[in-house]
Amino acid sequence: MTVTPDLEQVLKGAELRVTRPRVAVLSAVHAHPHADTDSLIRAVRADLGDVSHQAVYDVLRALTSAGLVRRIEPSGSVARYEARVGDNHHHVVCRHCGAIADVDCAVDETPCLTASNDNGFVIDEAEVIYWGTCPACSTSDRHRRRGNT
Amino acid sequence: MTVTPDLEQVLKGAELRVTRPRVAVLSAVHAHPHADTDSLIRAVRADLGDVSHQAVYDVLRALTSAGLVRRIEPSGSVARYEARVGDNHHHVVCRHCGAIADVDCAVDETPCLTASNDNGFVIDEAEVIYWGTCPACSTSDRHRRRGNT
DNA sequence: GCTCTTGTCTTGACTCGTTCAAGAGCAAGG
DNA sequence: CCTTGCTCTTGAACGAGTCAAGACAAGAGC
Repeated sequence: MTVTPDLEQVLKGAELRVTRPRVAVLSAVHAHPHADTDSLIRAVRADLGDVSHQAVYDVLRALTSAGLVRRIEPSGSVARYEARVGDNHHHVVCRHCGAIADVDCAVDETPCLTASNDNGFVIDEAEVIYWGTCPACSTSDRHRRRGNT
Repeated sequence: MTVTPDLEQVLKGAELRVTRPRVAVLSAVHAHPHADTDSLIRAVRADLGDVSHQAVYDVLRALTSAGLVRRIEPSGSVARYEARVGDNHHHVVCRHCGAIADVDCAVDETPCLTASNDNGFVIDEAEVIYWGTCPACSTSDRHRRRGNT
């Protein structure tokens, strides 16, 4: 795979060192939205050859804290990462196969994003996860189940 | 702790056998909202004496699938359980100390089920987690406590 | 280009929440 | 009371993620 200078600029813009593992991880996250860590490790290794899982974990943490990627953890699933950051979008997760899709912020007025009683908390983010059934699992409902019911 | 016949009725109503561990776990979940599994195990053992952690895990799963308790898993936290079921309420989680509080849905029914673009998914539940800072951590924040702990 | 500094990657072991498996125990119905 | 089958105990195993120490390389300065 050819080097993507664009991603290097992104890393530099975040004041992060430009290394091959970092570019590869960032590229993998862009190429595979909502991929879990293991998938990303395999994608990175397909790109670079041999990379330790620890490096991927470390890079993902660095990218997450730098705000370049976002970490999502639906219940019953492992951590997943996506490169879409900055916009306030949410996710819909299939209960049967675990598929994840993006959902733009539901309503303009966002009724649920305004807590009726915040208990004194200072709220800075509202995370919404829609649970349901994806089109594939809806048609063939007795398909293979990956997650817990 | 005195026996709570009410909980026995709840278990019977769910077609579950009434055993001491089950009553104790259900009671512990009622007494300690948003408690993690380990806290519940300790609470149950304080009540009954010696109970295997496996029994608690098994009971919690049975109660969850029966709809008597609800399992919540904020990112970066272990599984927690609450007895408030049936109403569509959400949670606010403190980024610093992990404290959880209930938040009633802004609207009575379930408006959060309305996604602007459902990608063909059949959505049956919307889970909302508000992230912020609890009152206690807000106060200590002024002492220079910063960063994502 | 060369060296230095500092942050990054490799290797390997380890933690901890959770689950699996086999057998003993007990609740509920007859 | 006895049977039946679910439930609890015991003990081990699993796996995502983390910790620690040292080798290594990116970027800065010369």
